Amino acid sequence: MLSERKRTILKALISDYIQRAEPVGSRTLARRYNLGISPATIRNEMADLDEMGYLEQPHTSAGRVPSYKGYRYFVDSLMQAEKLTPQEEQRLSKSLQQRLAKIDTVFYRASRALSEVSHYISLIMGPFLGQQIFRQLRLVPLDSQYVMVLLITDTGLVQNRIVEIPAGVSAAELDQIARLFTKLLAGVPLEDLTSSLLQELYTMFSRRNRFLQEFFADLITNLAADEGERVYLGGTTNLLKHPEFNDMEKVRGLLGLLEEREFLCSLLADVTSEDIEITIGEENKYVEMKECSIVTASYEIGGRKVYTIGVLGPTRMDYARVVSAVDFMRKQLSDTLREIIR
Amino acid sequence: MLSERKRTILKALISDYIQRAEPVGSRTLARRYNLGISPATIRNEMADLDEMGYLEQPHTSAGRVPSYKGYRYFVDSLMQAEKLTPQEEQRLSKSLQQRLAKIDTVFYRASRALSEVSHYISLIMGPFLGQQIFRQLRLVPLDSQYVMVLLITDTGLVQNRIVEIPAGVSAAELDQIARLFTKLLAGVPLEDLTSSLLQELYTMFSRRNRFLQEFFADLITNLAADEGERVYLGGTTNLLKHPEFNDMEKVRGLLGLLEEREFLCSLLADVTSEDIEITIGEENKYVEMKECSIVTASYEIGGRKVYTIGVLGPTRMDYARVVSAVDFMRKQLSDTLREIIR
DNA sequence: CATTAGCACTCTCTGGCAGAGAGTGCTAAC
DNA sequence: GTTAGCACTCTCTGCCAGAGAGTGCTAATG
Repeated sequence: MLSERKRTILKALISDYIQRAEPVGSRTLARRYNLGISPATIRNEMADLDEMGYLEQPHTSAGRVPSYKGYRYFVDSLMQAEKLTPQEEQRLSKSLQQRLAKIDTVFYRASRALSEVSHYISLIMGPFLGQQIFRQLRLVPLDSQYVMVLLITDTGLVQNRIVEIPAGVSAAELDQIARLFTKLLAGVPLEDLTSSLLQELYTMFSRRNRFLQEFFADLITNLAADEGERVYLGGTTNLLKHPEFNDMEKVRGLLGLLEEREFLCSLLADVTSEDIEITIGEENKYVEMKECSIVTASYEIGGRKVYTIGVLGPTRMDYARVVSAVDFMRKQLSDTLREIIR
Repeated sequence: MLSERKRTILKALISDYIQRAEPVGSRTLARRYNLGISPATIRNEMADLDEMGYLEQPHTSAGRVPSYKGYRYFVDSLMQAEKLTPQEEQRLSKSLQQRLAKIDTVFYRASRALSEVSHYISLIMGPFLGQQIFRQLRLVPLDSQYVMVLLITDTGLVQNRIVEIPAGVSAAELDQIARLFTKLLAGVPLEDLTSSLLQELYTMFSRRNRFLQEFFADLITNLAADEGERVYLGGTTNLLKHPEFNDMEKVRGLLGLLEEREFLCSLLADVTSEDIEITIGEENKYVEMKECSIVTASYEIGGRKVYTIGVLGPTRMDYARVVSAVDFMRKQLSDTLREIIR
């Protein structure tokens, strides 16, 4: 419902502001972009856009700055994604190329690369331990005294721990115990392994075979703790590059939040769409994020969220580039993880 | 060789500066501490200390500020460690209490707690993968297609990976291969697993049994990468609380460095003493750290460094408290890890 | 002879003020 | 409908004066 001319002006203004971080005036706009109309005309249009809520004035005699509504409109119907350069794409895919055992490492590198390419802060949330599905329990004797307990899930993830073998338990018995657990628990999501369920299981064993109790107790603690331990963060210092964060107070507030893993989780937890979602300024749940935007996408296999990635920056973020980066990374990660997770 | 009075003045001045972060004048010193002498006398003494290099003047008519030499003297022979409160000690030990499977988690929590208690930045470097000693290789078949490769070291650490079983290799054969590897490599530190050594081993196998090649190649890559992946960092935002870091440029420089894992490693790599070491300002290798100090301690078992912990803050750091915190944490961590690592 | 009071001097910091610069809204002309 | 012109507003910068804090030096003191 905006006239074509208003759209052109709005687009030019926002692009300019994203680039230079300074309020844009009518004169500047006329000079820098070949709009074919005079500053005075632009002024009139800008006054309209201001009244409609797309633009704001920091003070009476400054240029205009996009409002939240302005950004929203820009993102939804003005902007077109800006392709990454081949070098940038390479930087992103290269970060995933090393096939490493630890999935942690994959995410860590990915997040680093994403922050470097986007020039903002990157967030990656890996799969939640509790959503993994129990597949096998293995007891691998190390020597006569100790046995290694292995818990293998559908994604190949292993929970391992060395445990003392109770006196008089033979290798055959260990094997039997492992088989029993495997049989009983196969297919159960780890988050369903409550202590009451385990208690039931234990009643099936003779007293001396309860040495796994501690292992499972730990596992449950792990599950509870895990919620906060699977977020990878990269490029925090990128925040400091932008003039809107020249204020120490703001920086401290935001960086402080970013140290809280629970906060990071809650930022990404809601994202479920595989499409790219953009949350701008006021749309955020947190006051401290009022001047930030976040671009996210997530990925699921069989109803279980495998990962969510996001890029966080000031509202004055280069959405066109960031969207491309997130999109590219999303695809790359999916391909990589499809191989690692079976 | 400093007179008792000079020592008293120096101590009072540095303590005051550490607390308030502002140049201390003779009047202030006389007023705040009951030294029993007049400002004029203090002025004379301060002039001496200035000339001797223990104090500095930001400008002609400001109070004095400790120089690097002043801090050094303070730390070595004036300061006495300030006991932590029971609450603080509890906070530290509690962070280690949860016996969790992943050693990662232990370090992560420890570093968080240490930064909270110290109010500065904490660094913890965990054990280096390459120093672990090969103990066993295990091949645990998951189903007819895949086998889980387990590498167990002396500290119980496991490198695991799911690998496809080459067609026609029986379970018995897998077992045989695992035994052979175990026999040949037992006792070898992982860092000695070079590709040439492995090449030699491979020649002993028939062609179809080389499916472990990829696993070891990954392991070697991991080893190389690991150097940088075992540093845990906590409390970065604490940096921003201190007035010496009101300058954005400084903050960006330092936070940028702290994002580089190689940098963090190099900070801690040299520390070998189990005693507490204090590195002050200029003593640091890095220019960016000229205004920072770091308090470190490390811990070894059988000649292998198990961990190094450190607290990093401005030169105007509350050394008395930090030393206590590092000392306490060092002991706690040793106790905890002695249990986990066998 | 060490200590101290007094004093002139130095340097920073703060607030007020003027002028430059950038941008606006309004009006009148095209 | 578009544009040129103009008065007006607001910020930013640099400058200056006065306050405040601290120093070094000198001379008096116990």
